[in-house]
Amino acid sequence: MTPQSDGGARTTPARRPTIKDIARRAGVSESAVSFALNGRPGVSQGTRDRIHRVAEDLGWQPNSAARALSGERSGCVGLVLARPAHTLGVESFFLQLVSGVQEVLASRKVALLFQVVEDIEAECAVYKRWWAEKRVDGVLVVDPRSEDPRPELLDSLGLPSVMIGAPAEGGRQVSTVWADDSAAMASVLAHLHELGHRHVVHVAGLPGLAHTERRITSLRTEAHRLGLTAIRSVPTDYSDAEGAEATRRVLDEAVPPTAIVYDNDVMAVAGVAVAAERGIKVPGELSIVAWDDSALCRVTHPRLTALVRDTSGFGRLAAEELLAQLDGGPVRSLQAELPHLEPRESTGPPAP
Amino acid sequence: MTPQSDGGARTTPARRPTIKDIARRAGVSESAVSFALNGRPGVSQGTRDRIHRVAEDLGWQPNSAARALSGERSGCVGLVLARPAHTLGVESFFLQLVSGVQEVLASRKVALLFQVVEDIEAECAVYKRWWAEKRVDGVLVVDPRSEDPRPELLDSLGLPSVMIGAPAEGGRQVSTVWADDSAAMASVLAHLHELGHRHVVHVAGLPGLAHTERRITSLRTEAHRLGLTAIRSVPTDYSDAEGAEATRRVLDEAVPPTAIVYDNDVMAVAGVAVAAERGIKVPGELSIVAWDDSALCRVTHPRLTALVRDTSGFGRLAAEELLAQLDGGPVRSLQAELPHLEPRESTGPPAP
DNA sequence: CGACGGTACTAATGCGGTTTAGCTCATGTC
DNA sequence: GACATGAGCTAAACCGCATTAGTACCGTCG
Repeated sequence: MTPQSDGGARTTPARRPTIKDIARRAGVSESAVSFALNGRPGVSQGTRDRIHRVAEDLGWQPNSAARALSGERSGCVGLVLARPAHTLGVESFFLQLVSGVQEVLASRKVALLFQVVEDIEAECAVYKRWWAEKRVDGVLVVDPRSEDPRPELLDSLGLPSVMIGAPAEGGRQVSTVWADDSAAMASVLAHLHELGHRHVVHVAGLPGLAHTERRITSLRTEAHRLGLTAIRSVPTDYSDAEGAEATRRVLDEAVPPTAIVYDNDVMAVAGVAVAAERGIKVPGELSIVAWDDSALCRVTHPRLTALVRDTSGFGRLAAEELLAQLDGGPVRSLQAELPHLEPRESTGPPAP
Repeated sequence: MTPQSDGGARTTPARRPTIKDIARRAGVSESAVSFALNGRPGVSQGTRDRIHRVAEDLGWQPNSAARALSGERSGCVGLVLARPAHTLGVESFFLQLVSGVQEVLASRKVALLFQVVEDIEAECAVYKRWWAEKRVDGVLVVDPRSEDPRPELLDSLGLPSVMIGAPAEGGRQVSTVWADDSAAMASVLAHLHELGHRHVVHVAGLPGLAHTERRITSLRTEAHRLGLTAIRSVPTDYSDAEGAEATRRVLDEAVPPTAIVYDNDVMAVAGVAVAAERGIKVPGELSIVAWDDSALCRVTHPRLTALVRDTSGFGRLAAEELLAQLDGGPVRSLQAELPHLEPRESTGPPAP
C-alpha cells in the first residue's frame, strides 16, 4: 500500500441542470416543463417542442432521487446472489443471465442493484433492508429452493418479484420464470439410452435447490419408464471438488456407470479430468454430459456434449416479466424455451 | 410462455414508517429525530435514547431517495463491465472481485449498481447518465486501457472513482488500485528459467489493456536481462477460442516453445486441451502457466501451475479506497499484494 | 351578451429526509 | 438584577420532481 499522490482540490464540475433551469430558459413554469417532459397533456405542441429542445441542450436527466421521492418509483431492481464466497465465479450461468437481464433493463432505463451474500438468511435481510429503504421497485430471485422462505417474505413485503428457475408455487403473489428441467432431463436420458447406455449416474447439484429436485425426480421417472434400474443421482455442492470426488466414488464401484450426467459445466470438466487421471477413455469407456454449455465445454479434450439453454434469453424473459409486473401486470408463471442437447465428442456408445 | 395464474389483488403491505411517525410517538419534533438518529448534537442523551428506541420499535430505515435528495449522497456506487456478450461468464476474476467489493460496501450500507455493456463507449455513456441522474456517488472502473478515455471523463464529471488494475496516470483526479504485474511476470519467467526453459511464449490478453501491456513489457525486459532471445508475446482477446488458436500456431512453428504462459485461466485450459489433442505431454514436452488461479486450474489434468492473487482482497481494497475518497480522502494510488506463483503439475523441466 | 367548456398554463403542495435559523429557559457572571 | 451564554428543542426552508388545484383566455352556443 503505497500512497503516491495526495490529489489536490478537485475542480468543481458543472452543476447538474434541473427542471427549474429549463423552465427559466424556456420562459415557462416548472410544472409545464414536467408535463412536457413526461408526455402529459396540458402544454401546446409548440412549447412542448421548445421545452424538449432546451432540455436536450442542457443535457438534462431527471434526478433519480427526486423522481423516486415523488414518483413512488426508484427505477431500480435488485438481484441478490447467495453463495458462499468459495463457490463463486466459475460458473458461466450467472453472468450470462445478468447480461440478458441488463439488456432489457437498460432499454427501459432501469438500474440493477446487485449484491452478493453468504447465505439465504443474509439474502432475506437484504430484501428487508431494500424494502425499508425503498431502494428497489422489485427483485429478481435466483436459486429457488424446495423449501423456500423467500416467496413468503417478498409477498408479505409486497415487493414485486420474479423467481428465476422455479415453477409456480401455490398462493404466493410472486411471478416465476422457469425452464422445463424434467423434459430436458428426459431428453438427456433418451440420448444416452439410444446410444446403448443402461447404467447412468447423475452427479447432481445442491439438493435443496428446486431445479435439482426436479431433475432428480425426472431422472427416476424416466429410468423407470425405460425399464432401467441402475440409474441414480448423487448430490454435490456444484463445486469442482465435489464433482471430482463424486466421480471418483462412482468409478470405484464394483460396476461403474458407462455414462455420467453432470449438473453444471464445472463439474463435468472435473469429471473429464478424473477420467484422464485414471486413463479412462472418453467417450470410449465413459460418456459425459454437461448441463449448461459454456466455453469450458469446448476447451476440454474431448469437447463436451452439453445441454444448451439460452441463458441470456432466460434473463431477458425474467426482466421483461418483472417490468411488466411493475407496470401493473398480473403475477404469472412463464416457461422458457426448452433446453436442447448439443452432442459433441464426449458421448458415444458404451464399451461392449 | 404459459400464463398460469393471473394473480389477484395484492394485499397492501405495511406502510413504511417515516421520521414523522417516530417524532409523533416520541413526542418531539422531526428535526430532533433527525439529529438523534444521525448522531448530531442538539438533543439530550435521554431523548436521544428514547428516539432510538422508538425508531428500533418501528423498524425504521431512512428512505434512500429522500436522503439522497437532501443529503447529496445516494448511497450507491457503480460498476460497469464492458464486455462483448460472448466473452462473458467464464472468467473467475470478475465475480470474485465483486464479492470482495461487496463485503466492504455492505458493511457500510452502500449499494452496488451493476451494469454490463458491450463496449467502452457504452460504458462512458452509462457514467454520464449515472452522473446526470445523480444515481451514484462514485464508481469502480475495471479493465483499464493504455489509451483510456475514462479517467478524463470521470474527472470532468467530478465523479469520484477508483481504477482497478492500473498504476497512477498523470494529472487525473482518479484513484488507482493495482497489482505489480511486472514483478509477477518476472517471477514467472524466473521460475521457468530455473527449470531450464529458454524458449517461452506468452499468450497475452487484449493488447489495449494496460496490464497486458505491462506484462508484455516486463517479459521483454526480463528476457533481455536473462539473455534469452526466443521469447515473445502473442495477443488474443482472452477467449478460449483465440487461446487455443494461438497455441496451435506457436506449436506449429519450426522450433516450438517449451513453455507457454497464458494471461488467464480459460486460455490456459484451452492450451492444455490443444496439447492433449496433439498428444503433447504436459509438462514433459510442454510446460504451462496460468495467470490467475481458479477452480479451472485444479480440474484439468494435469493441474495447472498458476499465478495466484487475492482477487477478492483486491476488490476489498478498491472498495475501501472509493469509500475513503467519498469521505473526503485524497486521490491515491495503492498497490495490492504481489501475486505469487503456485507450482502444480503443469510445469517441469523441458525435454532434453 | 353572458354562461359554458376547453385549452394552455401557473401556483402550491407533498414526498421524507437534512439543515439553518430561531426560540425558550436555566445557569453563570459581574 | 440585568445580561450574555449555551443547551435543548422547534419551525421552516430546501433538495428536484410529480401532481393537484386553480386561473386566464378563448371560442361557442343558446
